[in-house]
Amino acid sequence: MDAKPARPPARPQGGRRELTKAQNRETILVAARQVFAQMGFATATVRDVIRATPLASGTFYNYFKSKEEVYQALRDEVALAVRPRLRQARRGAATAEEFFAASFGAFFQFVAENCAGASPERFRMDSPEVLAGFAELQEDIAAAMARGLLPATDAASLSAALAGVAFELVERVKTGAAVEEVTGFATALFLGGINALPKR
Amino acid sequence: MDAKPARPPARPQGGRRELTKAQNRETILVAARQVFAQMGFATATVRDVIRATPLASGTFYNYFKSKEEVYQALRDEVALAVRPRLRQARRGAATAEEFFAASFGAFFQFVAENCAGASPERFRMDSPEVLAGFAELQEDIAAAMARGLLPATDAASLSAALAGVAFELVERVKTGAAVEEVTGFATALFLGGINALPKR
Amino acid sequence: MDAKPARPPARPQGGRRELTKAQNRETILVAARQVFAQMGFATATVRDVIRATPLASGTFYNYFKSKEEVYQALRDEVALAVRPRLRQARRGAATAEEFFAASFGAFFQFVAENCAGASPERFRMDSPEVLAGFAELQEDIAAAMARGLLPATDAASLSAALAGVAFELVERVKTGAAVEEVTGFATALFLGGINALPKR
Amino acid sequence: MDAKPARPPARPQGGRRELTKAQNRETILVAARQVFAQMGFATATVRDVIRATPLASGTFYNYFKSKEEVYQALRDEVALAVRPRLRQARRGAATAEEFFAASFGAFFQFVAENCAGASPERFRMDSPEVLAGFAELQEDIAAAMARGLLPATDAASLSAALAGVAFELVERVKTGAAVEEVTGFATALFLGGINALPKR
DNA sequence: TATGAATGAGGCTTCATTCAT
DNA sequence: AATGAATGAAGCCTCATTCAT
Repeated sequence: MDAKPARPPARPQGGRRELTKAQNRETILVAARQVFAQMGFATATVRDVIRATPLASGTFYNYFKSKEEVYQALRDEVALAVRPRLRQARRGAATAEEFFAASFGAFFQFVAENCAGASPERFRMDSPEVLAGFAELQEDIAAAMARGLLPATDAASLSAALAGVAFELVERVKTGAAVEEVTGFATALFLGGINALPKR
Repeated sequence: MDAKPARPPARPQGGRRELTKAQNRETILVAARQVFAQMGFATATVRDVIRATPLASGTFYNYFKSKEEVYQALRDEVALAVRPRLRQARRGAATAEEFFAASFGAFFQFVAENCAGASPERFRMDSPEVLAGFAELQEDIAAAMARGLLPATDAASLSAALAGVAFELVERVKTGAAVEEVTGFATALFLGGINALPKR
Repeated sequence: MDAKPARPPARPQGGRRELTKAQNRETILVAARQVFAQMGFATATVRDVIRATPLASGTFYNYFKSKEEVYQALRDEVALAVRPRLRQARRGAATAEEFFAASFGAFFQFVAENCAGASPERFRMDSPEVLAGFAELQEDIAAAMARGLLPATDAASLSAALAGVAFELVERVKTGAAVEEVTGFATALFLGGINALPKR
Repeated sequence: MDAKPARPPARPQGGRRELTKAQNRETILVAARQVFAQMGFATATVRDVIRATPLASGTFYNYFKSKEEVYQALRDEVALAVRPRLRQARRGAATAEEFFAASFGAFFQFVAENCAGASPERFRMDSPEVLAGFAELQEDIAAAMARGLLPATDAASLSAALAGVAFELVERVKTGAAVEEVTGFATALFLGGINALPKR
């Protein structure tokens, strides 16, 4: 049905770098990010990951308990990297427009930089870090409402809507759409919509 | 008793014949729908599907040649169930408000009826019905723009945004929120937002 | 504990690591030879082979890609063992009598040494070594005819007849008949018969 | 490796003949003979056999307990059919030549008529009927020696040699060699060889 | 630690055989 | 009897994971 991405070519090559523990972990994470992005998590095998590495298969398990765990670590790493950016962007916003533009812009920018070309397999939303990010969004929205930046409505629904739009549109970014354009679209949508929402 | 090289005959166990022929196909489809929705199509295995069934593994292959084929059948089935409702709702819309209200309303209604107390796990986005519905949504939006019902913007982005909002808010419906309320929220958001979007 | 959709991790059992890498290939080959000889190549399964081994099923595939491949390896191995002996015996023959005596003698000797108390089941004729040996026999007979050692007749039929006699009489060897006696019988038969055959 | 014979085309066609029990058994045997001959016993499936029949799969088991059983029945049927012919031919022989010619001729003729084009998969020699045939051959040879038709040698070895040659040369008949020619070859071989054998 | 061969659960699928009709 | 859908053991193979070195 879909032309599944071919498995990566054997071992990249290379003079078995002598890496410190910390470096090996990072090496694996980098390889895993690439491989999962290219083949999708379900399709990619641990062997695919280590083949993209100068390491041996057993070594993988010195750093991660399972394939599932790298995946989680990857997500956490991402969440850890984006979330502070997003919070800052939102907290520094002086207008509603800035609020939305900053939110979407930072998120799309990050994905564009890190996940370009990744498989369209969607994130699963149940990682603790992702969930925490959700909670933060809702807090920030509530705070923005309190500040008068946003009209008072159902913060939970609004944050859900925001997240939903972000998660769907990010696919367009992954497949090459310009960050500014997609950000502009999402921002306009919410900017226009926010005043039409039922007041609380 | 004698060391004959032939392999022993099979078949020790007891039977389980309970469902009629016609029912079995449906049984498998129902199970497949559930399993794919929960684990995602890529992750789910044929085994997972039959395990969610009172049937034997071989029986699966009396009805479907492969996982791919159930998937297709599912698309076909769903197409016959929800999607026509959604399409009609959207196509019958005379105003933008009707368009959004119909879209969200029909979707939330369907989920409320069918997925009542379903697991809080979000849909995996690669489920067949979801994907198929996506395509149609985009078509209908494009048609609505052509009809002048909606202002001309990027139909793909708008449908993605619509879907994203629907998928996030549907969680609220699953956990008991009133369909009308959630529909109202989403409708208002898009109704307000649509005119603010960059023109095409 | 929690109904996570991911499939449970594998691996409950205890280990069995006993043989060194180099030995395992040989272990599998030995088992395969036995199994193919007893059940025939078509009937035997990879499972049958590994069951005749202390190894795990996956290990088979560390050494051979498929049943076909062991078969080939077997041919190669046997080629390195018996068949050269047979070929040399036949090629070194200076008279027709030597030719037959060498052929039968080497074969019966080999069986006596290797298949001593083996099961009374006849060889299945599709075993790799048998088939490979067949081809060589025919070549050597043709060569012997060319050398004038044997009168010119149908080499294919003669080699078939030779093989047939060898295969039936070898049973007598297996059950304890003296190699010399059986060899003498077969040699005499062909020595006497060869000149009566229709000329080519 | 080898171009395996394709499975037979579905149901031949036809207006579900109303057959008597005896006829059905024969129908299955005929189909089985064809299918096994074409695909080999190991490769052929019961479904292949019934597909070559107007019957349903369950019906197969009204007549045979297993796939193995049809196979045996087939062999028995063959043995039952050939053996009397062979005995008569041998017993009516007035000279050694007639003895051998009759033996080989009757056997090759039968195979040519019944198994032409069959897969080169060899018979397994352990069916009771086949074994019984062996015993008869040995008896007849002993009798012929007693009658002075054949010189006195080891009857067991001679009958084994005869059988071996017959079984190997029959392959040539199966692949189209002329019965007379092959018979002539085998007869000449034994006629010439018999006098060279060690006396008993 | 790092290595990589060994392991076996489990994926997909076929097919001999049973059994409700 | 005859039918043919249902059954599940077993075939082939992959791959996450362990473990001796």
